[in-house]
Amino acid sequence: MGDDDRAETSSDSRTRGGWKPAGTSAARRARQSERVTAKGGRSRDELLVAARRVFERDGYLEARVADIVAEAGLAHGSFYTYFSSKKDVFRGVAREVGRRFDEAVEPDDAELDTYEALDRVNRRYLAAYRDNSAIWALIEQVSTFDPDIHRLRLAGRRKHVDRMARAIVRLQERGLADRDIDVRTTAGALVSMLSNFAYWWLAGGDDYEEEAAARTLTAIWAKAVGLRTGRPAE
Amino acid sequence: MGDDDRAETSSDSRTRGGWKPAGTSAARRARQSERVTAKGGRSRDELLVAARRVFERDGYLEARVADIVAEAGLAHGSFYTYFSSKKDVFRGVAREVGRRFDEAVEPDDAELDTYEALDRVNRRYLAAYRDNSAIWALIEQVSTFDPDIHRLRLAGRRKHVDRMARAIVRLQERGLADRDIDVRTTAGALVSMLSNFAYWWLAGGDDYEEEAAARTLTAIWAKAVGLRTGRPAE
Amino acid sequence: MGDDDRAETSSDSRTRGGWKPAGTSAARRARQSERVTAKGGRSRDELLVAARRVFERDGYLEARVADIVAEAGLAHGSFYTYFSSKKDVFRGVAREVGRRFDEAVEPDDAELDTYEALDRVNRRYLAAYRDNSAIWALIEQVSTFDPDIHRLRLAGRRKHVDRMARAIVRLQERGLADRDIDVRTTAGALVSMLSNFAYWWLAGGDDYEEEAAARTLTAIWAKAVGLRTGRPAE
Amino acid sequence: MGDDDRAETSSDSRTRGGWKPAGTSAARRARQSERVTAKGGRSRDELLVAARRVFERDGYLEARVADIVAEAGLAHGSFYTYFSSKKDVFRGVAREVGRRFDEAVEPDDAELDTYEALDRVNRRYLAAYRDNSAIWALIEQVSTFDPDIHRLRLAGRRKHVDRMARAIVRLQERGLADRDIDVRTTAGALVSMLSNFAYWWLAGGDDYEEEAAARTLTAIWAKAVGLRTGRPAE
DNA sequence: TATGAATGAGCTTTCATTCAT
DNA sequence: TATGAATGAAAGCTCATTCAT
Repeated sequence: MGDDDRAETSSDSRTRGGWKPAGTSAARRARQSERVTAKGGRSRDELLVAARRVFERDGYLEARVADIVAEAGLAHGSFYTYFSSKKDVFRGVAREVGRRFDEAVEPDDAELDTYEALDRVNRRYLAAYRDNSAIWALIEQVSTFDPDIHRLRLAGRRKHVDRMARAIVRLQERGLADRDIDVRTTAGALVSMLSNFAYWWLAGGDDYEEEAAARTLTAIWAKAVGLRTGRPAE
Repeated sequence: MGDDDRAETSSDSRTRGGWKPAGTSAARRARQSERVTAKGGRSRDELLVAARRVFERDGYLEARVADIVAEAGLAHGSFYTYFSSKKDVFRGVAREVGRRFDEAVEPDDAELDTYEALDRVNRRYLAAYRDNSAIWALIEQVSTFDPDIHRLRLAGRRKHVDRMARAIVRLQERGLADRDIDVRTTAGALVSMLSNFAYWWLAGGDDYEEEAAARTLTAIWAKAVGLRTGRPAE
Repeated sequence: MGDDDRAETSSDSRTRGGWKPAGTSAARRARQSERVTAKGGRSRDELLVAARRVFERDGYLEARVADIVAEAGLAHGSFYTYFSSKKDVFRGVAREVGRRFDEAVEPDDAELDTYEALDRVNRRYLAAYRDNSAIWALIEQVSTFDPDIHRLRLAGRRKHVDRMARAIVRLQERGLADRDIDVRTTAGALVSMLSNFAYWWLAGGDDYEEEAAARTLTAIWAKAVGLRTGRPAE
Repeated sequence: MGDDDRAETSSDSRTRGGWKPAGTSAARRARQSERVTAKGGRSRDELLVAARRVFERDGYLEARVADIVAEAGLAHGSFYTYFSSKKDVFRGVAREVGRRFDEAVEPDDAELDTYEALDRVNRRYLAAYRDNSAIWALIEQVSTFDPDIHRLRLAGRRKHVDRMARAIVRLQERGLADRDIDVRTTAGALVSMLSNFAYWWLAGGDDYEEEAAARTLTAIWAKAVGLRTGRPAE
């Protein structure tokens, strides 16, 4: 899915290297490397791990390909055997983090029908954010100036919003939530609340008490949709 | 008032443009002649306006000092008479935008005691965001990799959160809001919801219907704090 | 061995050429791959030779890195693969010149026990200065405003002075020189005489007759320490 | 004597200012200012004092015209009412220092006929150097890359050497010094010894004991010319 | 005379990317 | 595949000097 470099050349037309973009040599090799040998696979993984470490340590803009290969114990040139650019490797890291994030949060959307289930999902989201806060904040950063990552981020958000919206609709259908709310807008607002609160709390410098944070977010969520069941009698 | 660039210029001993630098010209200016003539003030303002235009057009990273001065119709060097760096002028722009934003939103916090007042403030926030969406999104971008702007942004958020928290407490004291909520956390969550929703809607690519957006945000706000007055009987 | 640029690069956070610097490439190279290939070594040498040529032609202040790489037939960026700055390459040149200079002068200090030996050493010093007068004068120049080169120069002088002092002590011990002179001060004064006379004569614009110069310097040297042996009966 | 800017344009043809060297406006004003008004004279003197202070503090290359005028409490532009360039003001400072130096050393060359007189002159030289060591070292620095100052410095040295040579000749004529020495070369060597020793001792980082320094220099001087009178019986 | 805003040429350095080995 | 030397475009910033007021 959009793994090629089209977007890259479109949004970054400055040439940095010493040679005219001599067409496709890197791309050719990248394609070639799709039949992954054992050794090659290992190097690729090592670069991915190293890249994540360097990105987390230095940020995307400050990260240097030179540092990534040093961290991976490879030669500078070898980087381009596996990735076509710094951005490409960042996409690789981001996709992997996104996948794990989804796995951690997604599982039981189906059971969003009780207050406890809702609370569980929210806490899982916060835990997953905390575990990846550095790289996650970075993805938000890069998405602000890199169209490709922005698309990735937007897709992630939409998936999240849609999931929420579907859950709300399901609750409505079963008479467990208000029928007069605008579902999509509400879902969007709540996802914004959750993700942005998580950012400020876990990466941005805000300080909240753990239990209060989770409880408050779930409470607002429940009130927002008028959740009528499984709510702890308070 | 923290307006200088000390951290930035502190111990740079490298050579630029053939001269050994001996502190920035802006710093020197700040140190010595504080008297600004009409002409100087005008040039500064022109640079500020030009900078904003260029930033909005090209983004922070792509913006070039050369473009800013060209836009302002000044010589390259003149830029450094008024600002010590691209970052410095961005701070200037950000501060001004922040000030106007505050003015647009702040006025009648006092009257946050009715649903209508709350709705009015929210709509004003959205309107102000829309009016400045480009530069505002940029501030969020730059705050992710520039500590200074991050501080500015964090301070802005804290002011906003505190204002919200105070409003909630006032409502609680008058028996118009739930007493069992965690005020600070709730305020933080609601500010996150509002600001991040605004970002995705007005700058990030999400699409919402204007009226539904405002109505939904206010509704969630009201439900979250358990607002008991002035609420339109639905 | 003090070969790095730590003081120079320590905390520079400014932007150059569109990138945020993250340490110098030379420093990075030093940090990671120490293995130098034949090709790399050759380029380094070529740069050193080119640098010397350009320095001699244009002087230190007027010399441009651009000219050095042009002279070496390399790309501008390649310079920074081997040297961290103009100053760094100058240090490289200076060290090499210093080494050759020492080699040319040093050999037979041991035999400073006859007038002829002394004369030979002095003449060798003058010859070595003449062979390197341009770069040597440059080293004296740069040492006046560059602390690093000053240290290098001071170390060179001290070595020279110490050698002279040891030679005088040896003569004293064998009863061939006055015992009532202040050895270190005398050595310092004589080294000053020799080096500064060489400078004015061979680089500074003074004009002396070759034979008279050497003879006079040796004569003063001998009289100053009260040399009592091997002296041609005059 | 060479007070114009010929040498300057010949040796530094790069244009730094914003306008093409529009000919002669500064020169015109400089000429005009030769009829010195009270106010003008004061400003000029203040600039001269300020310049010396700044040069001593920062060195010639690091000194900024901006700092000089700040130190003098004048506007940046006013500098060019009195001096045509940074170099020009340095020349002004150097000439003054040179004059005072000469005054301090010169007076009783005539009486160089006893060991004591010689010793007195040497000590006076060292004292004068010490009193002006910073600016004096600076003159030696600038003379290495500025032809004008180099000429000034060479002239000063020649004067000194000539004085010494004349003194030696006088001693020879009175039978008080060896007749078989090369007078000019000897004078040159001794002046080199004195000036360069003074530099290393008083400005270059060498460390000598005061009394030993003076005594040793005079002793070498006396031995070098074979001074036969007034010498303390040792 | 005094002022201080404006000028702009010019040099340094970075590092993503390529390619010869 | 692996290596690492080479590339070079690009942009930031300085400050001596000029001139309009």
